[in-house]
Amino acid sequence: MALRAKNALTPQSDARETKAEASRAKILNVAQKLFARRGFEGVSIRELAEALGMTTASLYYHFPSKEEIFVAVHGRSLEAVQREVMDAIAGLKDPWDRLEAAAAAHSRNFASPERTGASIAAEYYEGSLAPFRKIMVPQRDAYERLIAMLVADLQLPAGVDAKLFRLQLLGALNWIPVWHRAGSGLSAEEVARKFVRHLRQGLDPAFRQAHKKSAAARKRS
Amino acid sequence: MALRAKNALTPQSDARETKAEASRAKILNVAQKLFARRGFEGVSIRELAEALGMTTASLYYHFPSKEEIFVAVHGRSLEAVQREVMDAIAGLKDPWDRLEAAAAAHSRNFASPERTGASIAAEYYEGSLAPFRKIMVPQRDAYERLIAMLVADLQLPAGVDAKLFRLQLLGALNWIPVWHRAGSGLSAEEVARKFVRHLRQGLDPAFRQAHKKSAAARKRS
DNA sequence: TCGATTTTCTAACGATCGATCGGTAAAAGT
DNA sequence: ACTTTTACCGATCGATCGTTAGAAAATCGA
Repeated sequence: MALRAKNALTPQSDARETKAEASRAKILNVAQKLFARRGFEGVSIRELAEALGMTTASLYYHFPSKEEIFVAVHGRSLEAVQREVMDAIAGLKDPWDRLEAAAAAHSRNFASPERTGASIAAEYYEGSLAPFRKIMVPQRDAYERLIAMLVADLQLPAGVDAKLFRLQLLGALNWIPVWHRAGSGLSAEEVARKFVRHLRQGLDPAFRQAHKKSAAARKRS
Repeated sequence: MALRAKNALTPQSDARETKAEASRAKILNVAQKLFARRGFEGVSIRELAEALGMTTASLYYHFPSKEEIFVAVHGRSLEAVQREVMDAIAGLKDPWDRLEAAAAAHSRNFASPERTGASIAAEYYEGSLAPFRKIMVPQRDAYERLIAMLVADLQLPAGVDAKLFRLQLLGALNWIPVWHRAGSGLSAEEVARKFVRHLRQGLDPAFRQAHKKSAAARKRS
């Protein structure tokens, strides 16, 4: 019945329960790709099962419902992008450079058809997913706090609301998969960097000065 | 059978065919609201028919398919926003003021749950709507050209791609309905204006100067 | 008021939806 | 060697999907 109900200190230690977890991961990988392309309601579980080379009944061995698959994809995607953003900003000191690197990592995760894409927006839809918003919103909040922290470090000029600034940037980034096609012109990451720079030129008082006197003296802690 | 197959110079001149057109308009109004909230695949024609107080068969008297209803909503919405944008910029001379007014009109049309909302994005989905993209894309192109014209008038600094700038702004605007809720804080139009101003402060060289010496001397042709 | 046309209805079609049933072969546990 | 658990499958459930045929009702010119 339940997939994980055994005692924590079971004798057979290590390589156990790998089969089910491998299947689960494979399901999530394929589901992520399909949901990103056609949305939650645009993908049937038969379609997903066929893409996986299994039957729908097998899917329901690993997940109790279609919605739970989506929630798992949603959570895994947000954990991945959070990890990649933290890696991307690790070595950088300047807050605008950190935001730019974060934006690039964000787009690398969400703007590709291989990745989550539009599914991150689907949580706002009404319908059968609505009861799961109380699971998905906290999943997203942790990532949102990370971005909000990066924005807070910018020391935006008075009169510019940090929340509005964040929503403007993330909106522009999240819309990239709608129009961007791989191979034509700039990559999604490059686009994301340009978006940050467009805003930076306006909202960072120091940037304009530094950029006007070429670009030499930039090396502080 | 066909709704409009009669000769152009029919005797009974004026107030004819009003009934069918009124039903058509009513269908499109309600469909627009539902599609905006739940997307194309999230709305069933039974749901739409019930919201209209009619049966599904009556729907099929006025439209040949669900997809055609969506295409009609799509086209009508884009015509409406194009008209409102043109009205909004009519009296304005400064190109950044014109863009700001256009952004406000854009958001008024797309950011409300009463209006089109997310449906404008659904055209990019695969699925049963895909064959209709060759109808919807030209519908959208006319509006896109209007915005592109407004952006071209900005005389953006070298190194800033006009197309990328447009996509950044429209992305941020189109994402507003995802997070914005009526009644809480700023209206969607006010948010749109702030977004333009965030970008303006960076990309319009004259703006910073004019804003630094308070805001008095702004009245040219 | 009659006959024709326009509009809406009842009833149902086949297809597909998410989900569940009982069963089974192989592996793990004892 | 025997039992239990794991991981999957074939078959099918009731519900709902978009759509349609044909009859009833509403509307209208005459």
